[in-house]
Amino acid sequence: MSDRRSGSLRSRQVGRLAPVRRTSTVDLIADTIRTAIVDGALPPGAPLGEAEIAYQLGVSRGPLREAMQRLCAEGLLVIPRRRGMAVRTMTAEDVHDIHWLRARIETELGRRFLDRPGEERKAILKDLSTELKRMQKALKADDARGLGDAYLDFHRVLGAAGSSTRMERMVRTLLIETRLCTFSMYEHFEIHRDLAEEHAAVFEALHEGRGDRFAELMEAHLRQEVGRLLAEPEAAREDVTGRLLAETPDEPQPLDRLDLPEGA
Amino acid sequence: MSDRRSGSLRSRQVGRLAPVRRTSTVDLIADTIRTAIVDGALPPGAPLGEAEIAYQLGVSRGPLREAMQRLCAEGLLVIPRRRGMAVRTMTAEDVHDIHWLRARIETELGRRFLDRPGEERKAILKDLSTELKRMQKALKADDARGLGDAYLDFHRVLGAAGSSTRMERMVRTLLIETRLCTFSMYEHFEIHRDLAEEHAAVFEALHEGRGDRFAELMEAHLRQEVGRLLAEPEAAREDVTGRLLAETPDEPQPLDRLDLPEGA
DNA sequence: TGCTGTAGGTTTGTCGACAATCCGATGATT
DNA sequence: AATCATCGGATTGTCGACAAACCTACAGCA
Repeated sequence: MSDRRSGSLRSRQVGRLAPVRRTSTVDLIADTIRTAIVDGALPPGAPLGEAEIAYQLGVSRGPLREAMQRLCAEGLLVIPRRRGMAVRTMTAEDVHDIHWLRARIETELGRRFLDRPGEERKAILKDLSTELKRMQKALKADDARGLGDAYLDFHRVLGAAGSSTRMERMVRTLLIETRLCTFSMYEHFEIHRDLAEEHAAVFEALHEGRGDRFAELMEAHLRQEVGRLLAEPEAAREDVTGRLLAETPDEPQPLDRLDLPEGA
Repeated sequence: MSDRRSGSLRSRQVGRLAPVRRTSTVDLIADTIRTAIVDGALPPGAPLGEAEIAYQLGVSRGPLREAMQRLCAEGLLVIPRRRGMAVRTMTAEDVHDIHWLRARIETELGRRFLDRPGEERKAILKDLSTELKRMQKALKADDARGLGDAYLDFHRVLGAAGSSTRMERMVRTLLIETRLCTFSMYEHFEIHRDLAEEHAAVFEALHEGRGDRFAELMEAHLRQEVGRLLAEPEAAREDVTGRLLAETPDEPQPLDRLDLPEGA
């Protein structure tokens, strides 16, 4: 009915080819900015002049603005009217909200993970243990950045383990927001030695197939995380976002201003 | 430190005024399209010519495209490269995913609701009962549309009851996606007489403060919902989205090039 | 001294136009 | 008869430009 491929064409199909992956400019820009945020190249509150960024990325303002709208919908940017865009600055309240939500979601992911066939579980466990090793290695090397990145990837793998498109999307976004929390609260990366142990325990629970224990540990881990984030006296950094958003009281819109990414 | 408002100015501040809420054009457009989707004016698969829509809304293509990117990030639109935009068509898989996710989230909302002070609970219960009455009224009048709208609003109120910004946003988006499921599966609205009873029961559980019973009933309700949506033989409607996405053979990679980027 | 009003410079929001690409159909070829 | 090639129409992606709005600073006035 709505299948355009003629029968003869399909019958000749021999091997299965993956479609060519062409990505739109908007996608490219959004990915670049997203990466820059995760890397800390665009810290929270950084003002983002459109002209400047567009020039650096080698695109015009049109596609750039489109990409920004997408990041705004993801909650990573704030865009007050006629006041420029900025990377969102997370508040203590955001830290609580994000981690509470992550707890709800990630414990559920564990349950879903355990419902999957053994074959798949095995592959996922392998990926998780890879990240775990990265964490431990980074810890030994006092590599705060590497530790943080492995942390993100560990949870990202977990996010994919639930085999729910939407949930994975959510987890990915929440993780970037988590990183923004770190940047918003600390001036620099910090090493937390407990991190690796907590994840090792979580991993172990999954490995043993103990769903409730996993949920418990994950919940505890995220609670710890909140404590670590908020323990530090709030960084005395210029909170541009706060000023920009003064216009919208409680629950504003995303979008705002970034600073310098790398050239095209 | 970073407060621009001078001390004297603040000291004179008497009453706290809510900031004027001016909304940007992009917001306006996005809201309009979102509403049109909920109302069924833009059914799933409907091709959205930029020029046409921009003309109808009285704006140029620039702001329109920006708004579309935001809706795309919310998962309501599909934007394949150079092939036009279209309202997303939900599949049976989506129905399962959405409702499973809703179950996880909304049962949690019940728990959060019960943790709130009695005063607030009361106000929320009142709002819920209002929607409940709307449902019953619509049912008696055989008003399928009214029934569906009250349904959405009931759950929307619930979404706000968890006092979590992010969760509320998620619920709102998931509800629109739910509506898209209805439109994708049925040709028209259908009346489901059980709906009011199920919600009455859910409401009652909340009213009595029985969190676990609420969770049970909500879970059951959403399961029923899936059954109702998938019971109907899939509507033989022109699936434009499918055609647009034909570029990706059968099931190569999980929606990537069609940009269902992460978000909300 | 402190607040109000005006001017300048800069950035955003919006629009119109151009070129590249894609869809569909028609006609050529084996 | 089926496949390939070409063409025309239509639409998208991108860009540059203009006007309005905003921020900063400075001067005027109680």
